[in-house]
Amino acid sequence: MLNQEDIGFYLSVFKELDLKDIYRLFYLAKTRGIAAGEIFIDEGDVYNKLAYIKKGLIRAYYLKPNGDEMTVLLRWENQFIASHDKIIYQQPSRFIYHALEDTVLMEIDYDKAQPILDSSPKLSATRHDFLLRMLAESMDRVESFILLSPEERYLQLVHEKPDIVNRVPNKYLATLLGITPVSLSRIRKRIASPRKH
Amino acid sequence: MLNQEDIGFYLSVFKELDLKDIYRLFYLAKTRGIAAGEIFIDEGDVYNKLAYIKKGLIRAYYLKPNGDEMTVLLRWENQFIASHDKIIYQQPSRFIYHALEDTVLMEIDYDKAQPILDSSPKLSATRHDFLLRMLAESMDRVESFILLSPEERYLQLVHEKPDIVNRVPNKYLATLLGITPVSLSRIRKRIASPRKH
DNA sequence: AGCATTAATTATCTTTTGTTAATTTTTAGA
DNA sequence: TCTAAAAATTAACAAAAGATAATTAATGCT
Repeated sequence: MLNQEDIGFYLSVFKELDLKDIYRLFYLAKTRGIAAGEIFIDEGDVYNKLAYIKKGLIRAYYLKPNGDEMTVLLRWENQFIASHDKIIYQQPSRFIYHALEDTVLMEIDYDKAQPILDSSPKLSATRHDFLLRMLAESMDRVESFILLSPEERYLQLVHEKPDIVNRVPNKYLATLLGITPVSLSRIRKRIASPRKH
Repeated sequence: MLNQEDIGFYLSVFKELDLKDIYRLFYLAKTRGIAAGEIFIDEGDVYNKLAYIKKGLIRAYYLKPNGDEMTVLLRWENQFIASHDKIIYQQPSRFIYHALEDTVLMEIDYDKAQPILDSSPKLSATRHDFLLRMLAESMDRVESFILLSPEERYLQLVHEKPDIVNRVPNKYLATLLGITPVSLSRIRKRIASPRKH
């Protein structure tokens, strides 16, 4: 279930945790590969797992009745991912999660992870930290919508996650920023142009 | 510190908790009144408390260099409030929190609440639930910026929180929705008009 | 490497929003 | 209740964004 290489890997990522705790948590985890373009969680799925992305990139999007896709979030290596609707509302997913690149993740049943997380103060604290980090990320995003213009939001994304900007097609980034691909293209032109801003 | 009335009140709000736990948590709490218009947390403050709003309404806003105020969040009775920058980033507040109505809150030092929250599984679980709820709220808001137009965002707010819409001046609601007061006024007119769609 | 597909950009036009300022309405205090 | 101050609305114009379609560029596959 868990080999030498994996253990070393998790130790490096979760520095503050005991080997024992890591082992207990990842013992039940299973590795799963998803080819670029394939679906990880489909609309309507009740995905009851917690996944850790070892490699690759996942995009969640909402499919509007008219066929338009609105990117809701992106996750990549060294991040956890789960069905938001399941974790937060105990509901089937309204979103489709698919791999934008060949992706490898470790999956653990949430029902199995829960008691383990509860049993160790360190793991509980880590879970708490993760929740806080997710909250921080989400609130930062709310702030960016309130305080920044679409152009400033794009510049912020380029500044903070240049790697992601390169790996994700602009049409997906656009809806993530709350604008259309056409508008993003104009913003990019505006920025690139040496003229007045 | 804690009278009969208070105990009954907390029991009614935190139904799932033991009286013992409630008592331990609120024993150190102090009641504080804030008159309408007064500041609760000022920019730069390192507010190290957790407050429970018994009555009233608090607005947090960012003061732009040019003097513009951008509403970041609203909190009202039966909700917890704290300095987001402190809780999440251990930093002084970038925002100003002030009372829009005469407000009464119970404050507890975060340093004192922390060990109490850690000591009881039920309280820890409750804290976890609160964090989850905050996360849900924040992510819903992100979604609303991505999936909805300003007009739809306003309609959603009216639908989900008609009470709050009535209690908060439109100029504050506007920036909360990521638009200007003038634009909100036009949206309201559009909605009110008996014309097309 | 060539070709079919998809993404990105550009163009055109419409709608919406931002900005500033004037005007009307509402609110709150004396 | 009256009045000064604040909020909301309206107006006028500029800037930006949405929608649709055409064109160009990039990509992916055999």
